[in-house]
Amino acid sequence: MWSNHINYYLSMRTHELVLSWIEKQLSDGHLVLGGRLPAERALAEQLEVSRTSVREAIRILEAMGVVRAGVGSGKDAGTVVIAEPATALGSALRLHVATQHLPVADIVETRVLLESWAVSRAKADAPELGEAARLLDEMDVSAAVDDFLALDVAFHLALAEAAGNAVVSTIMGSLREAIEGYAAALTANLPDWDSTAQRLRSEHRAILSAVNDGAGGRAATLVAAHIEGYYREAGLGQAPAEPRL
Amino acid sequence: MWSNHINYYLSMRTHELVLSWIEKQLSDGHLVLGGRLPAERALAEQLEVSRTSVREAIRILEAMGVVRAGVGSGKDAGTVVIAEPATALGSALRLHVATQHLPVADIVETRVLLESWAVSRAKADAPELGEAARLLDEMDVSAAVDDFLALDVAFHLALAEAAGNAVVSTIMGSLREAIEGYAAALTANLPDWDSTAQRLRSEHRAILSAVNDGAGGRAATLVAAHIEGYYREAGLGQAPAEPRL
DNA sequence: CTATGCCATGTGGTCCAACCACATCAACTA
DNA sequence: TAGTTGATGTGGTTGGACCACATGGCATAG
Repeated sequence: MWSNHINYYLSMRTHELVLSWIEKQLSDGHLVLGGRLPAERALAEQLEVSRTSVREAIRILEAMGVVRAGVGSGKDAGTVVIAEPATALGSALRLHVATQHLPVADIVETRVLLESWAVSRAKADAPELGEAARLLDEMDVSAAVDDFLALDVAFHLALAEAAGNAVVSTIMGSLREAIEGYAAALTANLPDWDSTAQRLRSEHRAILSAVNDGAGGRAATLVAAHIEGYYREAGLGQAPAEPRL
Repeated sequence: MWSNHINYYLSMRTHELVLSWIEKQLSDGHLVLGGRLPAERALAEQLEVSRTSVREAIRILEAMGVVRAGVGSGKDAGTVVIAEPATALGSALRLHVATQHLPVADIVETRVLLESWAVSRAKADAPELGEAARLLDEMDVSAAVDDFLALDVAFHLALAEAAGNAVVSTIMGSLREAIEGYAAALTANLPDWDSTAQRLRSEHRAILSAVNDGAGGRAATLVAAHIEGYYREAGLGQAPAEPRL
């Protein structure tokens, strides 16, 4: 087994070997979005490693949001290539928040920074803005807190995507995911949800109007106040975390 | 074996169970930075799962920069808790760059955004600025390109850390890591490295001076021009990727 | 001929029992 | 005392076995 040979001299573990093979297939275009990896057993035989090592590599790729594993036969079966960087970044951030090495306040501050930039950069004719408007209409008639918050997430994400920077919107999504547990808990601290929701609705409208008017600076100011105001009202930093990967 | 029971009804795989257990230990403070996880065999027995599942969970945590696995006995042995979120984010970003779903231009743009904000926020009395100045002195006498670039990375990171936002500096570091391969290749495109290096040195001095003077706005402008100018001069987007996880 | 049910097949998910390489430390020996 | 050697405990790797699941084709009943 020459893999031991390699491991010894290059200090590369077997699953890392598999990992680099797959990454090469990806960057060479032999594996594309929606494509399927060889079956675990086949891949193990092809690379002359154990199925265990193949599986460890796949676990990592799965955690990175690069593949999705599905059992059974047919369409959804096998390990297929996806592209969900936000889940990976979100999990990583949440884990490090759990270890107390990434303060929640810093995450919120970063979110304000990115989102302000995004709305100031958003083009008034971006198609995402139409979607954002539709989401606001839905929020007007949504009574349940959970529904409202879900729509709120989608709205802010659509706003961010209107700036046309995939990295910024991805990071924003993951920041949000990392503090999702906090956000939900924070809501319980609000003295009067109905009035808060009403205020959020009008703030959303004002932000979207500013973007549609091409008033990037005003939109950025409004968005910063919107986010900071919410967390301040809810009492940032008091709530417990809800651990989940 | 009740784990199968859980898996069936909650569609939670065994390694995810291990993962959530460990994450709970982290957020509850039972596992701290530098602490050691139970041995794989012991953890498997304790959680009533197989060692395989424990290992898959550990692989993920390792990829996330939360733990480090070391063989042997004594100090460096066992699986110990670390805090290296930048490596996780960097790997994830690089993987998705490899799949062509995160444009390099967007990464550079994001870096400009974060770094501009960081220097505009940096406090003039931050201890990191002294380190930054020391790095600049070293760069003055560094001839080799590789040494220069390594110092450059450290300088920009020190600058970012002076803003006091762990999330921003972490993301900045990972953005840099994700395009490290590009940056190295880009350097080869430069028409005259020596003159470029000289220009970079003076730009660095100007940036640091602005920060020390408390002129955040000027520092931000300088930093944006500094970064954008470098990538423009080197011809951003032409270089091939260097795939590695 | 049609429709229903069943099972062969292929996928990932899980577990087990070994063995290896490595690093430390204690006991033993020269 | 100094050096060697073996016991111990750690992660790393392997092969084989079995399970749950989803599909698709075949056999059979109608």
